[in-house]
Amino acid sequence: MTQSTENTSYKDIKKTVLARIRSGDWQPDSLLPNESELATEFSCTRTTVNRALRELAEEGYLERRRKAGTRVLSAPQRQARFTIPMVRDEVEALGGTYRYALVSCDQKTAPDWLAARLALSPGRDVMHVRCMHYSGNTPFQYEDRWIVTDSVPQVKQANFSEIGPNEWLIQTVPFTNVELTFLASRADVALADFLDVAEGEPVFTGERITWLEGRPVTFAKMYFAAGYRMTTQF
Amino acid sequence: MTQSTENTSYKDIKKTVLARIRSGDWQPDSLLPNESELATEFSCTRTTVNRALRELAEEGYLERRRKAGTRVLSAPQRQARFTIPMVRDEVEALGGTYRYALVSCDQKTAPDWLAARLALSPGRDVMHVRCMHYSGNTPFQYEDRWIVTDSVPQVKQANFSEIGPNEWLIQTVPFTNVELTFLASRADVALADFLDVAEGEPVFTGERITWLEGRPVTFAKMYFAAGYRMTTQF
DNA sequence: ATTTCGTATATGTATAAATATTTAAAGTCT
DNA sequence: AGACTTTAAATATTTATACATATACGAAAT
Repeated sequence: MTQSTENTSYKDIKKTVLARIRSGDWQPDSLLPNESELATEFSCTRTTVNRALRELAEEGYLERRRKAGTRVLSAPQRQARFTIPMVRDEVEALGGTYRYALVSCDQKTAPDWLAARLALSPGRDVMHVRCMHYSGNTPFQYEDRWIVTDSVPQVKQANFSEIGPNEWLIQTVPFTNVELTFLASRADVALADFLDVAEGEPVFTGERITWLEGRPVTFAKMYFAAGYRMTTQF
Repeated sequence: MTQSTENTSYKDIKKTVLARIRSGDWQPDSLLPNESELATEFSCTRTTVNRALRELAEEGYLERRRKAGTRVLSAPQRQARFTIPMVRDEVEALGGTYRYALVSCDQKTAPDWLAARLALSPGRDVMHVRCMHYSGNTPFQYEDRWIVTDSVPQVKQANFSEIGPNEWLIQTVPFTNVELTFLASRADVALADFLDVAEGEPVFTGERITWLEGRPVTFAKMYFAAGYRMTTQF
């Protein structure tokens, strides 16, 4: 029964505005009263209204243009936000015990397809790391990663037998730019063995390319075990 | 040579802070100077610093706690934001010509698995709509959707022969809450025919549950044609 | 040694009052 | 009519100030 206190916080205003939109009180495509009018209505300052509306616009409900005003979006371009956790965290969040195993780790010249993919000049050295992530003894993810040695020279001294390349990279070069892709691929013989599924089974797959200051750092393919689902609410 | 003008806008501060983080000037896990100190350094008000830091925290670079201060996240929990477009827009963005075809549309009692999934009381009526989305004449997506008639009574008058159920729903009940899941599934015979792939092929699949004010509105499975990739940058 | 409690501190939010910036729309000139 | 200019209306941002709120930390009590 906490209704006595004022409800003029920017959060309250967000709620009220959203409720009016959902109820159809403010129809899609229609113009909202301007900030000053709303400030008067809610008896707060324009600053507070501004923050509420700014965030609702950010969340994809409203469109705001100077002089034109604020209108309700007809086809709300809602954006799904997926938090991309590290494998260890994901496994532990699901109640499993994380285990890591290195499969192979070699230094070599970047194959042509990789050089093309990352826009590398030809003949550059890369570290090729393949590894497995388990939840208990159940395969969780097979990772196939290439790291550009010129971009991360320290990788030559790195030891991936205990710590995964992703965790190592996050420690070494945090704050990179990322392109992330998800797709469905099919398990070839080798992958099927690693993930303990039948050959040809569908595998939820992620591809991640990472840059630091415009320089390509790493390309990774992550193959998830059967039954993996990536979920979000918004 | 635009260096004379002040650079104390919240955007400039964001850039500066991010640069210091990336350069290692402010190490992961380390504490930033507090807002007042930064305000002094940048010769602006605390409000401006607050906005810069608040947004950087929002973007996953910083962690802020009252009294504890602001620190650089060691494993930046960056969030990928995927814009979930309507099929029509997606096809057109890829340069294709969108075409829609209704496969079937029946009213029936919600099957048990659906009632369970949506936490429906038993015996509720639903509309079952199946349809195809094409890019030109190439299959793009097969959609299998269930709409709860009690939640959207207008659906009984809806005609899905020209307009897809998703577009109709967005017009009719925008601003819903959504749970979105992606997974890899395998094409059964029927699906393989619709998508023009071999039986058993991996199919990138989306599942979407939608609520309006806590009431379940619709459950949809969306099966994407071979080669589909969902990409984002951040 | 452990728990409880108080308090100082850093962030969180709001107000009031400006200035800045964009841009829709009206006006002006060919 | 078409192109350019001005104007005014809305949002965008900043300043200065105040108060609110969570909480780390140390002091007091058990």
